[in-house]
Amino acid sequence: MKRGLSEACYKFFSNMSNPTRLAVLEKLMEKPMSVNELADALKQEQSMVSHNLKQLLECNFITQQRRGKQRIYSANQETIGALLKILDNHAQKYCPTGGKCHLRGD
Amino acid sequence: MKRGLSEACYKFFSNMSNPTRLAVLEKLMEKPMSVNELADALKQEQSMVSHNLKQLLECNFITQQRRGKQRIYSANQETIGALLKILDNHAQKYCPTGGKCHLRGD
DNA sequence: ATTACATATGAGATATTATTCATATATAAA
DNA sequence: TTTATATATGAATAATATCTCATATGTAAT
Repeated sequence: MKRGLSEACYKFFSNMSNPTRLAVLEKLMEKPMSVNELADALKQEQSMVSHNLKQLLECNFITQQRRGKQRIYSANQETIGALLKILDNHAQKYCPTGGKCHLRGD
Repeated sequence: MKRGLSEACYKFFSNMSNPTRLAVLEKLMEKPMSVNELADALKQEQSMVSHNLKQLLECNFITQQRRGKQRIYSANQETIGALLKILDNHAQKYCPTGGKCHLRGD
């Protein structure tokens, strides 16, 4: 089902709704990293990390810059930071521990 | 791949990353509605709307209240409103028309 | 120009998620 | 207490997204 604003939002949120990409973003919020650094840190295959970086890049959740042979990726602090803030606020207010909501890592 | 904060965020974002649920939220941001009103408005099957309402409810993106035989659903204006604001800001700044990003409904 | 290293990418296999259909439950009215 | 209406739910199917593997590309050093 695709239409209107919903369709417009869909790419945004679906890009965020993947554990690998979220883990990548989490790392990149700390500091910029290369593909292999990310792959090592997350214990994931380089190709998988690359695939997911590409998607994050398409929505400009991250940016890229070259350093020698490497590509250094950085998080879009503005957007990602704001999202995490909302998520945190929502979880605190609306997702008490023990409920059906698994937001808080239970 | 599931872990830490990433896992905590995952349910939040994956719940939002579905065209039907986004369409439902869009409608509910305008005004509270019953299941059949939503189904009519979105031209979707009642059972499908119900399934998706259930998921939105699990993350408290919406609330429920009974009115006779009906169940009236309302959006969590605080969280959903904040998310849409960020999305809008992000799209304006980082997703110029014509790029690879399809956020703005192109 | 050959080699090594870092990253990207395509395509198939797999996993996840959504949708549909049939049916159950719950409320209220007759 | 039967019937009608509103909604929920389980299970099978369909659609979509992810991951893996093989390999390509791009950069720099020798």
